[in-house]
Amino acid sequence: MNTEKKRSDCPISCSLDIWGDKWTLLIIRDLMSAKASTYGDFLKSPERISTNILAARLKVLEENKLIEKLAHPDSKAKVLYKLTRKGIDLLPILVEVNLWAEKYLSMSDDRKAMLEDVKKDKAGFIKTMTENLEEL
Amino acid sequence: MNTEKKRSDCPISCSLDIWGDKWTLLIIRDLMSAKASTYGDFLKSPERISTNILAARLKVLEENKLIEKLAHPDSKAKVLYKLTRKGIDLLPILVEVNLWAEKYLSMSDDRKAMLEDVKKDKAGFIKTMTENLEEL
DNA sequence: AACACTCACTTGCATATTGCAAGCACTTTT
DNA sequence: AAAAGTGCTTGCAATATGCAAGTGAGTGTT
Repeated sequence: MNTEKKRSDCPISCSLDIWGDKWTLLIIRDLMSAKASTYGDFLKSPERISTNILAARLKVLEENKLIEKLAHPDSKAKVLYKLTRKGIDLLPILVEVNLWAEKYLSMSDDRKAMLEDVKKDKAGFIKTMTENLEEL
Repeated sequence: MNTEKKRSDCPISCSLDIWGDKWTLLIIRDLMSAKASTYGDFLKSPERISTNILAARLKVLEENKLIEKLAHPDSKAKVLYKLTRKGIDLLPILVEVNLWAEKYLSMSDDRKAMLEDVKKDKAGFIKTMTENLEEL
């Protein structure tokens, strides 16, 4: 994806220039459910991103400061990727995507049940989840 | 974009399989601000989508019932594209994208001012706008 | 210290998608 | 009847993607 030149001044367009491809939001999703992931963790996701694409997307995400690299506590060979606040703040978007999908796409019952809880207090869910993701 | 096979059962992934490319949400955006557009209207947007991509995206959007074609009242040569309820319901996502962009990307002051109003009553804005888009 | 093994990438290459320009059928205007 | 507008389609070059294999640093085992 070309993230160098922006296509217009529209906020939607500029946002899509950063994370508007088939893969990036899935990486963000993984980081939101895992809090922090290694390169290998991303590769385990069911969508099977390929290694070169993953490396390219992580680079763009880091350049745009949506994620940051951390030293892994267990090993110098491993790298931990973590969302910055800027990345965490994509959560409201992902929540709305889930709610749209719940309304129009098929979804497992347990996933639906989880979303029912989210809907009861959307703002509260986002706040709690954000705080949880922000602590190191 | 390949919309035939879905990559996983994840709601995010399935949603992205439909509208998760660089162009589709811009088409949706145009339809939200214009209520209905012709093929030529889309081409006038500042991002300069090319004609073959536009035709391909409109086809996928129609196949997935996010938009519908209507006869133009003025001319048989023209076609009117309009959002279905399924397409209109992407509005909460676009609102959140705008709010994220407001927080992290540069934006004109008048656009910011408009978003301040949206933030004061997000649910109300979405409801009003949805009703407005739904009437023929 | 040598060995295999893990981990995070990078590289090469075939295939798929995009983007530009031109073309085309149909309708409307002059 | 000719010219222009409208909604596409087609051809082709440039770019991006996806797969497999490779690399090089770090780790754990002997």
